[in-house]
Amino acid sequence: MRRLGWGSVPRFGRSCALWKDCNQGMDRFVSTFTNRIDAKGRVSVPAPFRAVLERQLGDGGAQIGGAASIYCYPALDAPALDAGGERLAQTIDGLLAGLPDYSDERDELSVALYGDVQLLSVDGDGRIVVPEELRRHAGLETQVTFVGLGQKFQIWAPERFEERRQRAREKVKEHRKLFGVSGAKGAGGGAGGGGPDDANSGA
Amino acid sequence: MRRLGWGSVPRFGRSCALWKDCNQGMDRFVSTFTNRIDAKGRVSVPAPFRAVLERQLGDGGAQIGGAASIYCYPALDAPALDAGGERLAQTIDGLLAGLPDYSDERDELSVALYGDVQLLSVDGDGRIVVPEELRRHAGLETQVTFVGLGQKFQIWAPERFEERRQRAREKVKEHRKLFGVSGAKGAGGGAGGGGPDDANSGA
DNA sequence: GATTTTTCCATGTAATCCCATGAACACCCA
DNA sequence: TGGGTGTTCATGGGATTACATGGAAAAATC
Repeated sequence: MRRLGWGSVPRFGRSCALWKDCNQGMDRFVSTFTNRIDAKGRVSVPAPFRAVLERQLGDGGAQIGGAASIYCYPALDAPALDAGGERLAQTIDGLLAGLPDYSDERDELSVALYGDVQLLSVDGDGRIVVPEELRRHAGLETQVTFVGLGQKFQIWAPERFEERRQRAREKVKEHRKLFGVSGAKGAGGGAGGGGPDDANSGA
Repeated sequence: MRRLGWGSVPRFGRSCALWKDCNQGMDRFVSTFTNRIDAKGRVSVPAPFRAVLERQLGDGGAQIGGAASIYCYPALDAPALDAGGERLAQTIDGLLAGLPDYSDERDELSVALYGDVQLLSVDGDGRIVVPEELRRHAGLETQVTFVGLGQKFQIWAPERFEERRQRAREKVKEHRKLFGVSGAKGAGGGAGGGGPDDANSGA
């Protein structure tokens, strides 16, 4: 098997006795990281994200020989990129599977769902190269912000993300008033889920 | 076995013992590439697509002696070509298999589905030659765009594809509302489930 | 024998690998 | 508690390879 970065899941200590348990919890993209984009267009994928990607490869049952890749495409309604691992791709498969083979409709959706997707391979040092077209869509220059959203994550230009984050926070406040603090909707609530919400979903 | 391009599946490593399993995950045509068509009518098939094609050869169980070939036929409702590997052929077989042998319906459908199919062989450098008739149907001149659609891919004249892409994106936006945040469709995704866009859906 | 088709070789650019560096952090032991 | 000591990991740069593309040699077709 090819190494991805510096070995698997280094940071969260395999020393953890309850690995199996926490493992499950960590199978999502969480928190935000900002990294530099170098002259060649390379960016380090945050180590925790890489860990999740690796895990996804494994969890179909088979850990594969290939390196992890990232499925990445322009977000439909934001100057950002959506990205994820095998899981995300399988989700797309799932959406299309609902439509009959050879239907016109399916072809059309496929174009947008698969045609816009780029498969970015993560190199031995844990970096990807964001292609020009995607970079333009998100307005990426010298820095990029990785935003964990659970099943997937987004890639933003830091400034734009900051803006967005502000707006989102306000939205959340409004909603609080409407829903009341109980916020029954927020199933994920407590431990794991919380974070990402304030950043985006509210919008 | 004949080489296809620069050695077989170099990048995704075939060393994997559990090849069959992981195979499933990465076995899709994804993203779009535009290549030049030269004076003799040759075009390079994008390397990632070639990798998928090769993989398909292996996974029917029967590894064929020959090089990878591409099944290619005019798209029914667009100025483009549909193309794919073994998998695509099997899918067509599957459709026909639903109909009783020797039925008129089956004969007719066979003609419609197989009649216009051309088997394009990929040369040692990873190129194909698109026959005149197909080139005309798609209006191919000096450049061609390969569009991954998961199971198969399409070949377009770049300008025409750009149009289609716009349309497709809008379609997706509409549909997204249908797929909804619930993403109940039960796609691959476990826990969080959500469609590709659950997170920023509101935006 | 002439024209078309296929194989082989050559090339430049862009992507990928590999190694080095240095900062931040966790751990150990006094 | 505080100063080593070892890791983790983001980042930079040079060397190598992958790969699209153009053209010539070799087959094949007529």
